[in-house]
Amino acid sequence: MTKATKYLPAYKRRQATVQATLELAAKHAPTEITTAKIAARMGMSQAAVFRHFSTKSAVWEEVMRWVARELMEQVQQAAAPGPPALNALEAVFLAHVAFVAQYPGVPRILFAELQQVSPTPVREIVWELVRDYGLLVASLLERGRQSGEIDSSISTETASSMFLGAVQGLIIKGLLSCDMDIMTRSAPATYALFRRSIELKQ
Amino acid sequence: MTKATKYLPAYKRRQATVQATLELAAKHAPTEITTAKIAARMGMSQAAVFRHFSTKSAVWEEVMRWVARELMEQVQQAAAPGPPALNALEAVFLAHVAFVAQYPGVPRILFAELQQVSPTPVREIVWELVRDYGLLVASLLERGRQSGEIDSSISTETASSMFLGAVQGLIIKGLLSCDMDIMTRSAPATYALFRRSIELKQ
DNA sequence: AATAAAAATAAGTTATCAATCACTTTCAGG
DNA sequence: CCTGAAAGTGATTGATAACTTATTTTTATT
Repeated sequence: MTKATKYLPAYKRRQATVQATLELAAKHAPTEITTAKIAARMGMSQAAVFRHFSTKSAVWEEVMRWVARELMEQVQQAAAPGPPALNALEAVFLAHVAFVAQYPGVPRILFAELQQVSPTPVREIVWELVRDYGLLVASLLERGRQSGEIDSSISTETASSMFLGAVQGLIIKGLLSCDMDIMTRSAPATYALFRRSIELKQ
Repeated sequence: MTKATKYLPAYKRRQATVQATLELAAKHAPTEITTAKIAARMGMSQAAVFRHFSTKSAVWEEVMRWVARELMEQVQQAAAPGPPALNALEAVFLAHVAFVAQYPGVPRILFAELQQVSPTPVREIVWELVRDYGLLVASLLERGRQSGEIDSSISTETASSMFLGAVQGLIIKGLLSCDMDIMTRSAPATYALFRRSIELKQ
C-alpha cells in the first residue's frame, strides 16, 4: 500500500494509480472498480485520474503491462538456475502461484479480459504474455525431453496446455473458496502430479 | 435459436429469455448484455423482460440454474456406463468439453461470476455446481483406485483439482484463440496426459 | 521572493441502463 | 362473440459513471 501523498510527479502518479487499481482488484470485481474508487484510494478527486490517463481503459492497459512485465520477470528468474529441466519447471510453477497469491486481483483482471470477444488493446497485451509464458514453458519441456527426463512421446503443445491448466485449477479453487493461500499450500502436490504425467516411466 | 413469437405463455417466455441470454453470451461479454439486448433478441421491448423477471439478476440466476442442471445431466449420463473408471472419467471430460463448445457463452458467464467477491445468489448456484461436479469426479477416482487402475498414492483431492484444471486449460486456449472448436480437437490428447498422471505405472 | 509550470479540484455534462407505470393488444373460456 | 386475464409497449425516471472545463493549489527554478 503506497502512502497517499498529494502532488506526486507524473510518472510516480501513474505508478501509484496502477498499484491502487491492483489493490482494489484484490478485493473487488474489476467491473465495479470505477475511476472514482481508484482516485479515492489515492486520496484524490476522480478528475485527477484523467490528468494522467486519457481514458479509463488506458489505466487498465498500464495495469496489464505492469502485470505482464512483473510476472515474466518472476518466472524467468525462477527458470534460470540449473540443468534439471523438471526442477526449473517446478520453480516456474511455484513462482507463478506465489505471484498470484501476492496479487490476488490479477486473475480477476485476466478473467475479465477473457470475457471480451472483440480484440481490445488490453487483450493484445494478455496475448503477448501468454505467448511469452508458453514459449518459456515449451523451452523447458524441450530441454527435459532432450535430457531424457521427459517421455519423448509426449507432445510439448499438450503438456504446456496442461501446465497452464494445472495453475488455473489452483487459481479457480482459490477464487471460489475466497482463500488464495490454499493455492500455495496445494501447489507442490499439484506440480508433482503434473510431473508424473510427463516423466519418463521407469 | 428460438423463433421470435410474441405472446408466449409465461413459462415459455422465461425459457426463451434464458436461451436468448445464452446466445448473446456466446458472442458478447456478460457485462455488455443489457436487458434491452435480451429483449431485442426476442423481438420484444425492454420493459417486457420485467413482466417475467423482477430484476436483471433474477435472469442471471435462472440462466445459471439452467446451465448447472444441463451440464450435470450431460456429465452424469456420460459417467454412467461401464466398470473401467478411467474410461468413464474420459467420457465426463469429453462431455464437459462438448458442452462448453456447444454453449461458448457458459465459460464467460462463469468467469464473470468468479470475479465477484461477496457471495451473490448466482455464485451460490455456481458453488453447488462445482461441489456436485467435484463429487462425481471424486467418486470415479475412488472407484478407479479400488479397481487398481489408479495409483493409490495419488490424492483424490489433488487429482480432481488437476482434472478441472485440464478442462480449464482447454477453455482458456479456446477463448484466447476465439476458436472453441480447438478444445474438442485437443481434448483426447489432454485427457491422455491427465490419465498418465494418475495411472498405475507398470 | 516571484513566477511559471505542473498537479489537483469542484462542479458540471452526457450517455447508458435498470426499473416503473399507465395504457394497449392478444388470447382463451364460457 | 364477449370479457377478463395475461402479455406486451412507450414514455419516463433515477442512478451511476466516464469524461470536461474553468479554477485553485503546490512545487520547483531563478
